Amino acid sequence: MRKESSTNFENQQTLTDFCNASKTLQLISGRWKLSLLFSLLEHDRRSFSNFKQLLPAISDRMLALHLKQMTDDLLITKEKIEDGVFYTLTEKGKSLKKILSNLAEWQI
Amino acid sequence: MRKESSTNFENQQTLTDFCNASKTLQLISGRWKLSLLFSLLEHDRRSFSNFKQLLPAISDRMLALHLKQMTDDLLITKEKIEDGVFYTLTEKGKSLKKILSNLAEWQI
DNA sequence: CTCATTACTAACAATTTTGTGAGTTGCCCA
DNA sequence: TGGGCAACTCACAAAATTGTTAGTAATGAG
Repeated sequence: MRKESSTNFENQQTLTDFCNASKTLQLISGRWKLSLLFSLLEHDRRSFSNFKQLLPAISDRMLALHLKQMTDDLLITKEKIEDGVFYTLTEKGKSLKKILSNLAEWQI
Repeated sequence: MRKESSTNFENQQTLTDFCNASKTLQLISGRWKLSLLFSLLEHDRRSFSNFKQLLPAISDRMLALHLKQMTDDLLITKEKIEDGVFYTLTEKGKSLKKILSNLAEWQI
């Protein structure tokens, strides 16, 4: 999906190497990620279809993509339990809580 | 640049309306914005060429684009002073400081 | 006056992100 | 054993962001 030789890619690379904030920002950048994270902060455990109910406009593709990225980034884990597949925040994911609430509370 | 009728656009719209954090995130999303903001937090006043020195890899176009967006978003102001054009943080811009440091300090 | 520099803008191309529609696999229930 | 649902995946298309190259207007130095 990403081309590993392009000015675009290299610039992003350089920035995240140089600036920790950019690295952090990357983790939560993506159309639906904030909503997914907030929903997990509230509900602790969510299935694919739970998310779809919460965000009727999201496509299966985007949902799966974001979940995969966040899993790869170790923000969430996927577990198969007797009654289905569930996503949960990892400790790393939970530690974003402060940032997320700051974003939510910020005004003017 | 943005098409005002597309699922893509509408989804973004809905999310920022629904979720304040998304609105906030929008303000700081953009390849070089964090670096520009951090630089203004440190130096208070910067010119176009100051930014270019700081970020040799940025193109004139992207620099101008980000500066314009941040100006439109009222995060910065542009002032023509005797020795050139300078950009400064507004109060609104400064109030992002906490969020920015949280992003920068976040680890693991 | 001429040249260089600063602060841009415009046209266009490349890259990346997001969305669509149609499958696929595994499982449960009747 | 056939249908339905959950949780995906795939190929492709649309849209958005980012980068490249070549300008332009205003200012100041020589």
